[in-house]
Amino acid sequence: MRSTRPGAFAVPSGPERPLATVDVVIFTVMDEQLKLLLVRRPEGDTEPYAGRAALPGGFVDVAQDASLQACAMRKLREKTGFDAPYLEQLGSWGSATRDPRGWCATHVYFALVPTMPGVPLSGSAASEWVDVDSALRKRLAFDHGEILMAAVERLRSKVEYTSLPAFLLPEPFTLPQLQRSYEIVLGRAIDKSAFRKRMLDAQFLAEAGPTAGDAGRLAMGYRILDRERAAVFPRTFRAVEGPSGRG
Amino acid sequence: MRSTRPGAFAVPSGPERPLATVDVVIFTVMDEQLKLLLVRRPEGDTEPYAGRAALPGGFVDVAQDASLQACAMRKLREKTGFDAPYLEQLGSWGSATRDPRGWCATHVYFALVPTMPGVPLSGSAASEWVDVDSALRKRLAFDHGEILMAAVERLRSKVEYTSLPAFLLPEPFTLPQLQRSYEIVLGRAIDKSAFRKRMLDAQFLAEAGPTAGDAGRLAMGYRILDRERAAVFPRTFRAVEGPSGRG
DNA sequence: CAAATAGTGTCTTTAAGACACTATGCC
DNA sequence: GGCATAGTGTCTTAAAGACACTATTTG
Repeated sequence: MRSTRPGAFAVPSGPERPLATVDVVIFTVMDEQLKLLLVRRPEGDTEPYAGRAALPGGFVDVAQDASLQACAMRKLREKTGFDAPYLEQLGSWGSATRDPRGWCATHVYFALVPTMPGVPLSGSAASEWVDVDSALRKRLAFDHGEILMAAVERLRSKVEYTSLPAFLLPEPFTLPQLQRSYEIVLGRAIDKSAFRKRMLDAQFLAEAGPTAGDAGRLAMGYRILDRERAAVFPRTFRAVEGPSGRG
Repeated sequence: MRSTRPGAFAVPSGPERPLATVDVVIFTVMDEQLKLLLVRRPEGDTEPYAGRAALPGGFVDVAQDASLQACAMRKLREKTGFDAPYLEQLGSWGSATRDPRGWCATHVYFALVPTMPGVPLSGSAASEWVDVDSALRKRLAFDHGEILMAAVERLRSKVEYTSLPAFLLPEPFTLPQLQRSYEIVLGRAIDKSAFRKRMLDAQFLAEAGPTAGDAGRLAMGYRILDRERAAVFPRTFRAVEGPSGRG
């Protein structure tokens, strides 16, 4: 399995190395919906899944990328122009069959970015925001459907006990806006009183002066104290009866 | 960055591909301590970190391993002889500098296995069970120290709200033994009454008849209902005052 | 029967859910 | 002022913590 060059460490020779890619699942909240970024695979005979919708990503470039995280950041910047997202690793998927180009392992990250209304994507026209439910119904390239399911599951489950939805909003945001962000991701309504107690008790927000909401009374604006990590709550939310927050 | 052979997909040529490895953090409870398996790096001029302690692992073998998970299973079987562990992916670490052999990405899994008293390791003599705290103090090969920290952190944090410690015990086990397993991993005592309520309410155990504990009254034995996934509890444990469960 | 451990019951505490109430800004 | 939304207060509920109590096995 290994070929040794004189004076070097023993390593697998070129063709015995799996291909390595990085894919990024980029979530945002837009038009009262949880959305994610999909790209179109390039056309051409030398491209697998040509023209199919896929997660943004590509080969690790050993000359350009210092690390997997740096590679994910590069792809995020290329697609969205964003430079300070919440970024965490989701996991890796690798097998002999998931890519027709050969044994391939992909390192998947998931990112949460705010979107200002009216600010378009900076990257190519081949990428677009798609709401999560229709993305899940699409036939995506490679095993990106399976990866997307895992990403959505991870997001929804972490939202139950962390401050992740705050990273989907432009700052400063109000508590009602933050609650709406939770409800959009979870697809259900949350009690206002319990929600506010929990957010304020968790000490992860800094006041940023009165801010206009969508209508009615002014609300206190907030910023995230530590953008590097999400706050973790001591207990999960539970479903409430009543009107659904989905849609 | 890509080289095209006639009639094939465009892929990075051999030397431009990062190396791919899989490492496994294998935990067990033994002698009232949380332990993990460490191996010694082979000796020789062509081996990086020769003779240093490291996590068990190695290169993905594209001819032999159908997937990353299969590769992790193979390494686990080679080292411990175990074939039905709890196995989950921890994440991947990849950069230009973490391996002197070149740009390298490792896919890390963590496994929980029971150990019967007196049953030795099936693999090479170069592997041994080391208690977690001394392993964390060792200077390990590559970035395995950092990876180990992440694994221990993940284990301790998931133990707060899942049934993971059950996978560290040989079946059938009693509730007092299970509680001890929790206390060993967490390093603190848990109230017996609350513990029993929580375990029994979670519906992940099947009764398996009276079983002898270490002394005193017989206790009910239990088996894990679903060995594929851990149960998730609705709330985390909190520290109790009193004697520490560590050591 | 004593020692040791298994298992139960009861009261308290914590944080969330339900829901009604007050407060403030814009038209 | 009226409407819409922001924010608060109070009572209830779920699940865990404290801790004392009973039960069953072995020596």
